Amino acid sequence: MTATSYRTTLCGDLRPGHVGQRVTLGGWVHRSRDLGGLVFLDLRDRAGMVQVKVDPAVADAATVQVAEKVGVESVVLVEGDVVARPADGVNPELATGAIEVLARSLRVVGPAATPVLPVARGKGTPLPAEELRLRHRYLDLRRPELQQNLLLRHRLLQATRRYLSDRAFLELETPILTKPTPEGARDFLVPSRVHPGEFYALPQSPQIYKQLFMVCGFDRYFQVARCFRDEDLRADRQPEFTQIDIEASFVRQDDILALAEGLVQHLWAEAGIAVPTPFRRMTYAAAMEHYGCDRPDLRYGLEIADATAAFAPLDFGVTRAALAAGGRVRGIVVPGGAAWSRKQVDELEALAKGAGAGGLLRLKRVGSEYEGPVARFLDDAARAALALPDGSLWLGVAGPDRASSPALDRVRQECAARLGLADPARREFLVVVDFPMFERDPDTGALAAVHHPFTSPNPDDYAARPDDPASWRAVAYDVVLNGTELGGGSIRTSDPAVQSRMFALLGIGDVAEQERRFGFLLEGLRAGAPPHGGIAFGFDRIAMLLAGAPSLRDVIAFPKTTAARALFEGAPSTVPPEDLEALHVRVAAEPPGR
RNA sequence: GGGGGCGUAGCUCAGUUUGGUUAGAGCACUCGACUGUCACUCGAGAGGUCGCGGGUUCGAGCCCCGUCGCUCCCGCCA
Repeated sequence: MTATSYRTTLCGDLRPGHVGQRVTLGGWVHRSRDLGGLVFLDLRDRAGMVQVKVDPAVADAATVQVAEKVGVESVVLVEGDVVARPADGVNPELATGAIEVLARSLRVVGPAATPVLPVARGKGTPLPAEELRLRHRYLDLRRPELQQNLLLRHRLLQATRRYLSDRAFLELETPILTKPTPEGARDFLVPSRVHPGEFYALPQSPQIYKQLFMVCGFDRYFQVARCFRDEDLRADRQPEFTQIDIEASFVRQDDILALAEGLVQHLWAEAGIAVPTPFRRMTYAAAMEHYGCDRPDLRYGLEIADATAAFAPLDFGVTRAALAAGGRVRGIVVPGGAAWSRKQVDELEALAKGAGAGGLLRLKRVGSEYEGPVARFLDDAARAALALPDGSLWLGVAGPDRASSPALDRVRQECAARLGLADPARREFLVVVDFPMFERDPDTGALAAVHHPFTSPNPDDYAARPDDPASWRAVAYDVVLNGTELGGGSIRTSDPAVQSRMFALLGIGDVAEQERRFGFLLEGLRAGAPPHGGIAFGFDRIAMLLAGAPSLRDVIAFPKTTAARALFEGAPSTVPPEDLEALHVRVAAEPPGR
């Protein structure tokens, strides 16, 4: 299937079964070993590598001369015979290691300049600096590791399409040039030439379009959607990224979650990993209570427990003040933590403070002794209530949950890292449900959507407490693996009146303003909308996890740096003044001279 | 926007602590030798804007100030 008029076989596909065949190969010279008569070339293509042997007894003089001179990374065509290697010449590290190709002729069709980065690296040799790898991406992507990553990415994409298409989902496309959205991340803007002063935005997600597909009656939609957000980058965040975007009609939460679990199972299976379903479910409230975050890593315990009852009666200023202010005392028990030094625990306190806690309460139990600043305040009842095992360390935060949860989350994660509790081979999938509908801006008190403005509030909450939106749960859910969010979604508001109220709660009370910004959605909902909902998965992140790659950049062919530059192509770049003029754009700040 | 780390040969790094002769090593590269290597081996050679700019000093890879790039993190990312 990969045979062409140039070649018969891929290098990496050759096996002992090919012995005796005359083959023609095309590939890149990975390495060469000139023994001064015999020349060995490792020839590489996307399937792998095979050893080519050039023997003056078989090949003509010209071929021998070419073999001696050809530089690494040059593209050559080899015609020769597949032969078994001598018993003591087998290379067990190579899939093709039992055979080699005895060359009859060798031709360089794409001579390579000396590569500025090595493609063939010795074992244990460090990678070149990432800046150079990105600048010379055409070389870096020749590395078998990155080729494997992108090959896996391809397979995951195909598996996604197969899975969803088999379940009657239609792959429908949505515009890349679209309308700026007022909420969420910063938009990438594209000036309009035809309409002076007006701009398109690149989509942060195809959210409204996919809901309109439901309004149209397409019933089940998916897309491998490119999304764009103009925010600062991280190792696991690129300005342009790929989502598996899904929406379906006449569904409830459980319909979407069952589909999502099946898709995850299917994708992990494509990577050779069996994943049992359904996934564990946990409410947002329970996740925050026991783990302090909405995407807990369940590979280890160290669960947060309420210790308010133990501290309430004590004459201890720190906890007394916190409780009087309506807060609680919560903490985790770290087995073996009593052995940690003052400095080690101080480092944990710094993390807790960084996450918003006033401080970190600490209590060690060694034998029957209790140590630490808290110890002398404890009475027998408090000791009994804490039930601290011998040799362990209790770390607590007194205060409101909004401070203690993130602080204990941070401390819990650091303790787990120190103790090596997170088994990298384990996979703890989790579905978090019942997210709050809104969160308050701590400064302004304004409501903001936790998921997005199109999410349906929990119907019971909406009916029971119509005037207390801050207490509403949303019909929104996340899929989490080992503390990483894989995807999230919600059931949407399909009632235009409810949607309009949501906008009002989010500060867009003016009906005309609503129509201007979201008219195309509201009109659609008024035209007869089925109940609908969906989910979106971060595809790059999934590919990264399944490839075992440390960075998103290792599963994206041409990624951006953390400064949002494309080093290979050289984007972004300045443009000629006449181009700007045509777009009716004037640049206020000239870029630094380069 | 803020903080940490890094920047010396094509690549990976040492040298910076304590400023002082001609800035080193491995790999890659060039030339030569070698018929079973597979990170071949051996010999010889070439290769430097010490990121960039300024300052201190008799003298700066090394000290100071600024700046650029990469990276990790905080803010940000509905």
